[in-house]
Amino acid sequence: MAKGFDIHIKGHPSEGLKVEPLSISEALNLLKVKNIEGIAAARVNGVLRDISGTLETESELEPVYINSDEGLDILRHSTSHIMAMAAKELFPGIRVTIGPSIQDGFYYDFDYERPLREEDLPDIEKKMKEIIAADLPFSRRELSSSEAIEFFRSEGEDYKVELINDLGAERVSLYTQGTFTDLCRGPHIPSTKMVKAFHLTKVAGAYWRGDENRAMLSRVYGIAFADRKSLQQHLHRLEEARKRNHVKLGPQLDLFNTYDEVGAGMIVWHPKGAMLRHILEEFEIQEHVKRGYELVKGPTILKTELWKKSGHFENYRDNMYFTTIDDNSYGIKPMNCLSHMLIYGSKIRSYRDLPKRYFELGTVHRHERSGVLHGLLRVREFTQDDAHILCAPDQLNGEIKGVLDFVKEIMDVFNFEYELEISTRPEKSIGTDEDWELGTTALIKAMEENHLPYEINEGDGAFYGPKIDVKLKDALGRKWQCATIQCDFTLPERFNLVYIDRDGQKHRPVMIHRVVLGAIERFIGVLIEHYAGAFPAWLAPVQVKILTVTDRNIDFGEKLLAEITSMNIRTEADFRNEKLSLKVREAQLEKIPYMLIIGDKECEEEGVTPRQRSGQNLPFMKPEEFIDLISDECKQRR
RNA sequence: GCCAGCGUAGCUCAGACGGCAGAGCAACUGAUUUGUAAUCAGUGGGUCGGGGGUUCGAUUCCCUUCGCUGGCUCCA
Repeated sequence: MAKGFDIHIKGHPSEGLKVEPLSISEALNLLKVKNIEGIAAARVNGVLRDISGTLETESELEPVYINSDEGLDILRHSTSHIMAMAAKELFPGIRVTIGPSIQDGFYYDFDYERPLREEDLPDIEKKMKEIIAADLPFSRRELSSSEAIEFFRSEGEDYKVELINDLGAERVSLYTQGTFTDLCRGPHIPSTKMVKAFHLTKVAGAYWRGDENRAMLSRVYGIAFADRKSLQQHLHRLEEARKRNHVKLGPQLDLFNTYDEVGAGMIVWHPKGAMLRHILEEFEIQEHVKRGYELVKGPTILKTELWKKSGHFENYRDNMYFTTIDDNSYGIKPMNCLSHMLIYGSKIRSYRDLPKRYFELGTVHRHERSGVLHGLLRVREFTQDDAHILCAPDQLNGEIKGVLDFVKEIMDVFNFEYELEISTRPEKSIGTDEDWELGTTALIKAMEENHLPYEINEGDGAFYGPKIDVKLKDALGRKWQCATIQCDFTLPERFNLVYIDRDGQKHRPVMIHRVVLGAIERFIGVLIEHYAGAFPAWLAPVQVKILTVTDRNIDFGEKLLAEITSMNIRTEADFRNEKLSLKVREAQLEKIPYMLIIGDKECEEEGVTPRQRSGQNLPFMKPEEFIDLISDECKQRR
């Protein structure tokens, strides 16, 4: 019969035991693992397994505690199974599809005769609590795919049948707790009772397998944590993130607004927001000129014929707006490249001229589907800090690396952390396979040479070429593409762009499309959340506010205002006959970096006592000293 | 575009069986001359997002449309 074999806890081989076949939980017990009730699953010889599983050979065990990343993942996944069971008990005829764990929680997609609503959530939660209290074990069994298909078909669970068919595996595993059985790889927590803290957060529609031509399912989202305290902390973090929300902060700080009567996805910039944009744009122009870019500017609408030539009409028409002028069809630009192509082609170019780097703060319009619009982060009109680099093929690598450095330098100014992704050829695209291969390799090579970590996003490239995307996170941790570097071999060809090389022959330049901030709108959206609206002095639309204590101080206040303003420091005055505490409060709510409070003392001694946004006062100083101080701060972009 | 939720004064929000629409802050007027996060008093302010329907009567019920939010899909 079964012979004895060795088991031990990872890292403690000397404390191992010789045993006969036994369950993992028994093994953990025998090996005197602490806090057994906090173990969600176990790693056995490197493989995650249920602790109800059996050990039959020599094993190295590693407990996975519920509050570890892996443990939470398992907990969340199990909670989704509990939710599916609750839904099946509450809504007869409901069909289950998939229910994975995600960041902080889980979801499950259901198909029901009507969409699930938010008001259904409390009922589902209540039922889930009953299931949890019933302390139902999760049990695993394996069977052949055909048996599993038969089982799910008898249950009316067609989606599961489809999943098993697509898996194409010989055998599959099923997990059962109470009345509910699901197709699942596992592992799961030992019992429903292990779920101590969860909350259903929202419902949303989701297409079956993400395909908009297939059924619209009801997705229920929930969050789950190892204990109530962690759940509360998470809810608190969400609350804090909401306070940074640029959709609220923007209008509150009077930066911008949207107006129903203007239309969806259109931003109206108020004076302070327009100033912020201007500061960023000036900064951008300087940084580009410094790096050998030339400023150009093209029109907003160009003939449709030209969009046909470029391939946009063929590939991007659905996102474009068209209009007619004197019987000619025109397209409103969704990208800035066309004029740049014409500029390059306007004369004979020598290899000595390359690379050409054309930079434009170009305002584009794109028809985004109404459901995707979101604050400043997804709009229909936006301005890109766009450039097109035309270079010889052997310059491509250097140019890409140059842009990667550029992006890093700019992101560092704002202390942004970012993630990089390389996107490869999508289904709807133009150009030869060789060119796509060449471009993709060039991007990867540049990334590796710059020692940058990246992920690959298959099939997510632009229609004209592969790209590197730089993603920033908003307050809620959602990722948004900002900078992007895209290779393009097609456009130079379509516009027949050439340069004369050393050999006296015409050669085709390659092109890089790239943005650094991306869209000014989106960047400002992320920026507001990054700083919670409290911009560093160099960015703040209003840098200084002068507050008088009484009317006696107005004369000196006016003098000071003129002096500071004349030094190009953006200054406002509050000379109202109000209590100082009120004026301080209001300036504080406006998140202005410096207040200068002017009372009798300052008037007599002709100086200022700056109050920083932090609430701290700087020592009394002369106006010139203050001007130096803030100018210096701006120069360093602190 | 699809699914769900939402839309009441400049802002934050109450409210109603279908029967004259409410508060705080802000605004305006006056008093107050004030030293680091809200001085006091008075006044004005609303097609209850738009259109249509049901009804004696709709902000409330129904339909439709616009806009916003969260997802799906799509992208800077």
